Amino acid sequence: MPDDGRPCRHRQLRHPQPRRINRFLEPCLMLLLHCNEAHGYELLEGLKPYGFARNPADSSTVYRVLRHLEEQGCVTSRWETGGAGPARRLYRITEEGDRFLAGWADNLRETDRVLHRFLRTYDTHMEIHR
Amino acid sequence: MPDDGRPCRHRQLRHPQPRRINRFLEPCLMLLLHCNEAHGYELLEGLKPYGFARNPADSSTVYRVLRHLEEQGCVTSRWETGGAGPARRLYRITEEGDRFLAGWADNLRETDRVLHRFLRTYDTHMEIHR
DNA sequence: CAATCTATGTGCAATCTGCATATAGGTGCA
DNA sequence: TGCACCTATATGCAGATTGCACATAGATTG
Repeated sequence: MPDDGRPCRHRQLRHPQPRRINRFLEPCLMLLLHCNEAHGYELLEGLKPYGFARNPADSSTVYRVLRHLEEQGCVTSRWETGGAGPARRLYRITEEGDRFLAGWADNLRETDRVLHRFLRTYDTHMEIHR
Repeated sequence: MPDDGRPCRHRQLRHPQPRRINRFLEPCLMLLLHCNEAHGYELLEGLKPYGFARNPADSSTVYRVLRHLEEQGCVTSRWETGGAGPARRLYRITEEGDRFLAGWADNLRETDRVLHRFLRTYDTHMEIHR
C-alpha cells in the first residue's frame, strides 16, 4: 500500500501504530541510562537498536519522558555547558531508577508471556482451520 | 504494597498498567470470533485465557471495540431475541476481518521480536553489571 | 416486589503520543 | 556578512485509547 505521508483520513481498517507497547520508551531509556550517563539527543540515537530504527521515536516525547522520569526520582540531571553546540542536560540513573527498571523488566516478561499465549493459540487455530 | 482501591494520588513511580499492548482487545476478540459466532457478554468470559483472567477487561470497552470493528467491516452483527434474558447482539467475523486478524498477528510477532530484543539486552547487561 | 443476573450501551476524564512549532548556540560556506 | 543546517531542549495541541461511573432493560429467584 502506498504511503503519501498524509494521516489516514478514512478511519477504517487502521492497523495499530508502530508504538504498540505502552510507555515502552521508559524502560528503553532507563536501560540506556543504566549503561551510561547521557543526554536526550544522544539517547534518541541509542534507541535505534530497540526497534526504533524503522520507526524513530519522536524527540519531544523522549524529552518529555525524561523529565517525567526525573519527577519520579528515577533519574537526575545536570547541565553540561562548555562543550560544542548548545548546552546539554545530562541524565544519570538513580537507585530508585534501578528498581523501577527491574519492575519494568518483570512487567515486560509478563507481557511477553501473554503475547506468546495469543500467538500460539492463533497458530494452532489457523493450522486446524486451514 | 497495600491497595485501598482508591486511584493513585501521588503521580510518582507509577508502574505500567495491566493493559500494556495497545488495542490488544482487537486481535483477541477477532480470534475468538474466528472460532465461533458470539455476543459481547460471552466474549468477556472468553477473553480470560488471553491474559484477562487476573485483569478482566472492562465490559464497556469490549462493547465499544466490537462496534468499532463492525464500522470497519471486520465483523457483522444481528440481534438474537427469543432466548432467555435480554436480546443479544451476535457477532460474526467477515473475510475482511480474517485479513485484519492476520495483519494483527504479523504485527504482534514483530512486537514480540522487539520485546525479546529488549529483554535479552537487559539480561546480558545485568549479568555483566551484577 | 426486591434483589440479582444477563446484556448492551453512553458520558466523562486521565493518559499517552505524534505533529507542529519555538528557541537558541554553533558550524560551514558563498 | 548572510544563510542554511546541525545540535539540543522544550511547549502546545489534538487524536486515540481506556477505565470508571452510570443508565437501561429483560429475566429469574426467593
